[in-house]
Amino acid sequence: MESPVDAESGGRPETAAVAGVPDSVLASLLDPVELRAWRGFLTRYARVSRRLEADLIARSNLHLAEYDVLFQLAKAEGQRLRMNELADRALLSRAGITRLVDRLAADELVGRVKCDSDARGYFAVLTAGGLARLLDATPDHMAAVRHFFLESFTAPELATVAELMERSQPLD
Amino acid sequence: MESPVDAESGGRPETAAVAGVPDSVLASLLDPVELRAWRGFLTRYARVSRRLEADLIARSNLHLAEYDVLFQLAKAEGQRLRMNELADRALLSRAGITRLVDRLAADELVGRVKCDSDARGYFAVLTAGGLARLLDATPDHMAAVRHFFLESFTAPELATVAELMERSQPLD
DNA sequence: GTATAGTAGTTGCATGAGCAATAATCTGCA
DNA sequence: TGCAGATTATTGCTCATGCAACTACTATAC
Repeated sequence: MESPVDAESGGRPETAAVAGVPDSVLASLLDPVELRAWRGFLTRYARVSRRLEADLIARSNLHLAEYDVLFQLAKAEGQRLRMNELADRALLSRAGITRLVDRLAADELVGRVKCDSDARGYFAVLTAGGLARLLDATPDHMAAVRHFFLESFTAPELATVAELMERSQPLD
Repeated sequence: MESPVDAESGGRPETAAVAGVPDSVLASLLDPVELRAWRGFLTRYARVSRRLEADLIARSNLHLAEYDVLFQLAKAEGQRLRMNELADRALLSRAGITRLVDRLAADELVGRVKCDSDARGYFAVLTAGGLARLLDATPDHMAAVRHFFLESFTAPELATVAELMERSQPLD
């Protein structure tokens, strides 16, 4: 028996390891580099987001999404944004942003202001307390972002990450 | 007035836009490239994960995390893994994996088998039905991963993404 | 050999978030 | 002008998931 592998599978060694798996499925599988890129991406997100969230809650009693909303409002013209726009920028659904703003409003970190030009609309507005809370949380949180994410990369690599991650992706 | 910017703020133009923000906070802020890398990463994850999850549920009635568990089990020796190990590979907490395996077991996609060498331990084991479900879901899901993530990159870029994402990150 | 520390897995509890349905309003076209 | 269809934001519902507490068991040290 010159080649044990071939001997049992008639010259198609791959078959042995994946008996019973249809070719159509095999053909769809990711190649090693694709798999590493995809799982690396998922793994890194899972680890960094859990860690940053835990730290942010422990230090500032704020979820990542809440920090993000306060940050987006602080950057915006007049420290206010329509609910819809805020949902987009904070990467949440509309229902999600409604509830999140509910919570922040209960703590008086944001207010709700009716929109003059559209009676359906509301602005979420950053309050002084909200800004103070954001500023208080920021140095530690930025340090954590650097430590657990950005510092994995050199300066030129960081530019590469920015460019690659910002690539537009298909809508459908 | 030679320089309108300097004219109003006495030579420190940055100050005008960020009145009242302490220097310690300003100094902690991410520079533009850092911000683009970090937010690009978060944005891409949010978009791709929501889209893939929606598609996977619509087509195969499986959450991303459930697909991942089935996939990890399929790859593993004997199609079985200790709960702890499975939690790590599927990027879930221990409580999370217990509940997720509960659900998969209720659908008979996995089974639970006591561990001989450690009476505290259990294996989650892929069933024939679980494998069938995984194989059924795989071609469409892999196509979606390619379409909404991998195809944003050229082959060399993909290798870069893999390398950068797999970089180890500090534990604390 | 017994006690003490550590580990595996499960459960109670709380909660953040999405989808689908709803109400109010706006827009555009007949 | 008025009605049909889109859009804004909210709510009901459901559910996946993490933390902390707990049980059962193992390993280590004396």
